[in-house]
Amino acid sequence: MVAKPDTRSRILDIAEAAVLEKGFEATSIEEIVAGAGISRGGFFYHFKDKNALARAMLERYIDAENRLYDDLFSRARELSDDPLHCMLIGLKLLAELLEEMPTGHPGCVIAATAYQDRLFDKGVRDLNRQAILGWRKRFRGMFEEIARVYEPREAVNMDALGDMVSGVAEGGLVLQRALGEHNSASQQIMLFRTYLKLLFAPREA
Amino acid sequence: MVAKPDTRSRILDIAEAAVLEKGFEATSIEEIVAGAGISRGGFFYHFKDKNALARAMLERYIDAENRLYDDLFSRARELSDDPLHCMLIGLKLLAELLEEMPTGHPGCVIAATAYQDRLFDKGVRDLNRQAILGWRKRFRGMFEEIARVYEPREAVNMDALGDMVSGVAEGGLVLQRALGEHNSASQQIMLFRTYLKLLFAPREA
DNA sequence: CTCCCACTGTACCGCAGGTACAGTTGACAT
DNA sequence: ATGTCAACTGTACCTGCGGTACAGTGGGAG
Repeated sequence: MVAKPDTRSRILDIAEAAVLEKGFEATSIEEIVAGAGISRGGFFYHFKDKNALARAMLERYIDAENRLYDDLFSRARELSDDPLHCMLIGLKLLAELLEEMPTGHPGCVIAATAYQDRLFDKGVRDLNRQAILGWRKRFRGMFEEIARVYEPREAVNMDALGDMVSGVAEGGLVLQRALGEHNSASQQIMLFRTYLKLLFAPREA
Repeated sequence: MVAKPDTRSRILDIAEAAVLEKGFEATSIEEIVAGAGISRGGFFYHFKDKNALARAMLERYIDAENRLYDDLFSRARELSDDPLHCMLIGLKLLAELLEEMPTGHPGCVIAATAYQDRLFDKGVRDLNRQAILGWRKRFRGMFEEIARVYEPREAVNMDALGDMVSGVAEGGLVLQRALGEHNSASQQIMLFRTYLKLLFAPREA
């Protein structure tokens, strides 16, 4: 109330917190406008409908996630020049980050929207798709770099391996949410990390 | 219409198909009763509210999934006595099964409900939790049996490894749904399979 | 013949999303 | 000082959905 940043992002803040806590449909426009201290008319001035809100939320979320990965792996790069070690450090940092969050990670918006996708329009679904394809490309690139130094012990599809980072994280968050535990996602990431250690282990020790 | 089985399970059939296609909230009672050829009153005669429907659907789904695992791994047992090979065969069968489905696997109800859980009552959430804990126990048992024969190359938390089967499957289904691809889940299962091969590989070849 | 299960049908309520639009307020430009 | 525009407020209204309440009905089992 004191320092009010522009209303649009205030709406997005409130909406994101509510949606991650209880789902998109369970979050009413009424409570968003109450939280943001505006009128219903004000909400529809910024977003023509709930779909537009979803799209804006997804965009913001994906940007934040991409910045997070950029930050994580650039910090890892500073600690090691070896692409495998860099990956292993980055995943460790990611796991720690997931565990540090006291209430657990809020859960990935991607999965939340994927399972309600008929509710959303094509724009929202495309955003979702592009985000996952972006992460595939990012991680596939890193794995290919690793594979040039350490020949993989088993043949793997690099696209699928790239997807596995997102997949394991998403799956871990589903477990975490359903079980009510706080560290499932970080544990799953750490298991994936041992997978990579085994997959790219040097032939002769 | 011709041969009408008992109405209750007909409602569940229609509801399950609709929910997996577009999500729980997007599925109206109206369309369920239209599909089942009954009146709204008839629906509420069988289920006091949508939560009761969700609970019944989850129970049915979890039972079916458990029977599927029982079947898959008992077939695998017939093909090999070795616990590791048995697991690898079972996962292969699972991956094939996921891929065979022409429209792709409908997606797991667990994830769908996990991300809308504020919508559901404690009974539904507990069912969800118990199902995942059941799978954890099942697979942890199998992995412990494997570990007694093949010492794991890296120390792993057996509970987390048990969870990873569910987690990789759930994550794969999220990817599949979001990407609109039909084989992401089976690919992820196959990658997990190579993980197990590497993790439990004999020390000296 | 009766009783009850499995419904049908109707009427009704509250809430949420969404539309429409008229009016207000403050900042900034001329 | 005046006009203009963006960013709202407020009200009224419509639709569809979940849910309640309950009166009535048709058919099979006893």
